[in-house]
Amino acid sequence: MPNIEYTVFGSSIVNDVRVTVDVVAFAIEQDSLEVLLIKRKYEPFRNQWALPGGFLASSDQSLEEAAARELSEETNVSDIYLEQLYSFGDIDRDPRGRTVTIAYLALLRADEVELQAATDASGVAWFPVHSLPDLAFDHGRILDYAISRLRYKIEYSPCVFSLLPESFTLRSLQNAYEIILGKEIDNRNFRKKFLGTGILIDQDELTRGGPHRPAKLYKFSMQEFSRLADRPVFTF
Amino acid sequence: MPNIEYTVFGSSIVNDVRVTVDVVAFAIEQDSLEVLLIKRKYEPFRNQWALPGGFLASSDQSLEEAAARELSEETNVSDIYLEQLYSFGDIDRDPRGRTVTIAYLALLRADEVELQAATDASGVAWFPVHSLPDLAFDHGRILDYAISRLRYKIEYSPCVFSLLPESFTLRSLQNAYEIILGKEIDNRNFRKKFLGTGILIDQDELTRGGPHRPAKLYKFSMQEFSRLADRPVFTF
DNA sequence: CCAAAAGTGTTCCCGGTACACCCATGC
DNA sequence: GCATGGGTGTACCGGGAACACTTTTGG
Repeated sequence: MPNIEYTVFGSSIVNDVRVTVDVVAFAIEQDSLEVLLIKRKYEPFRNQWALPGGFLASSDQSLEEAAARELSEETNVSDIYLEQLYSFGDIDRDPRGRTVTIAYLALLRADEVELQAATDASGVAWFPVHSLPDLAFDHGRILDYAISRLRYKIEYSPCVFSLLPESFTLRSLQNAYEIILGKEIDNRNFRKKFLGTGILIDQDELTRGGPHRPAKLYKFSMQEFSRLADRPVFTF
Repeated sequence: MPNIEYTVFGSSIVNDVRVTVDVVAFAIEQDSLEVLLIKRKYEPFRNQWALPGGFLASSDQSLEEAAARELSEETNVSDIYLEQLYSFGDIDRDPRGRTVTIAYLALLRADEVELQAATDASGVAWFPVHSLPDLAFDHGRILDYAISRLRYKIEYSPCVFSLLPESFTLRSLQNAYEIILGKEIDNRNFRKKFLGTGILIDQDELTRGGPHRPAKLYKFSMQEFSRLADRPVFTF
């Protein structure tokens, strides 16, 4: 691998680092948490599944904009929940040479997404996080990190609502928690707690057409949420 | 600013991105939280204060190793608390050209640190976070981010103990919390809570030489801490 | 009328918070 | 003996956790 010398930065500096942005995009489909993967069209890891991502472009005003761009190359969505996760830069994570990637977490509403493979991918698909193919690069590790972050955030931030449609039932909200946390939740306490916070607004509307008793629809109120305080372990 | 074409990465890619690592190193000195700054020897921002940092080197096995290296160029410390904070990559954050920096948080024990300016710095010093000079680049923003992260972490992780000497009094522990959180804490509740966790081990030893009643010395037990559970807002 | 999911209340317990006084030492 | 910081206990309150039955609809 060649080292390239130049003097842009005042003194002569050896540059052999690339910067990429990768996106871990989650959605909830039926009864599982799914992640968006693309099938690589080019080497390395040709024909393997990987996280959507790519090189930081000079047209990107910010890292977040780059992540949004990468995501919109594979889907029709824009204006979604996007949060920087972590940067990975171990020396051997890309066989082509030193590459630092900034990983982003994206939360999508399954019903609003249409997939479309970008030019550097031969396929795009959702995979349930519990039955995944082998991923390219260190993307398996990045995905694990994203899952633990999501589990963590769902307990103190209102990020679940980015995974649900605008209007949702308490049951579908509880499902989201159960799927992500991987455990059952007492539904009486769950309802009491959420309704008690005041962050759910009753839409005075019921689900229709189901085989059973219709459920009330709610909407999330960011305004009400921002009134709440969080309470960590060592609070004084 | 030139674009440099090369073919290391299979297809021809335009590369004009640099990667740096910056370190926000905190220590507690007397009654304030202090941050380590260096005085820049070269342009841009020559003679301005900045966070210690520099380009990712090809000898760095990982980003964390790079951060540790940058820090050890200014101090005699190694083997310290180091945690990746966030990556900053806005297009205009460095006047020389596109630069992505991965910021790290370091927590040091004031009594173990000796300062020594690195070759790219004409000075190195501790500054209280509440009376700072103007910082180079977007380092002011990075520092703000680090402070909010520290405030946050101190409430649910045992990171304070990285700022204190091995043996410390309950008062000095409480001081650390009060300095970082910027508020007074009821000392009865503080002691009850910390002693109740079982993570503090009584050293059967007292401070000596002070003008007043001697205080017990304690040590932090990581083992005991790992038994505890955290309790976020939306816990079920 | 049956199956399936929606919806609801009470009790117990623990941890958080507020609050005031005695103790040990150096000078 | 006094000034200064070290050290302790109690009562109240609110939120979390456990727990079982009724209601509404479609078929």
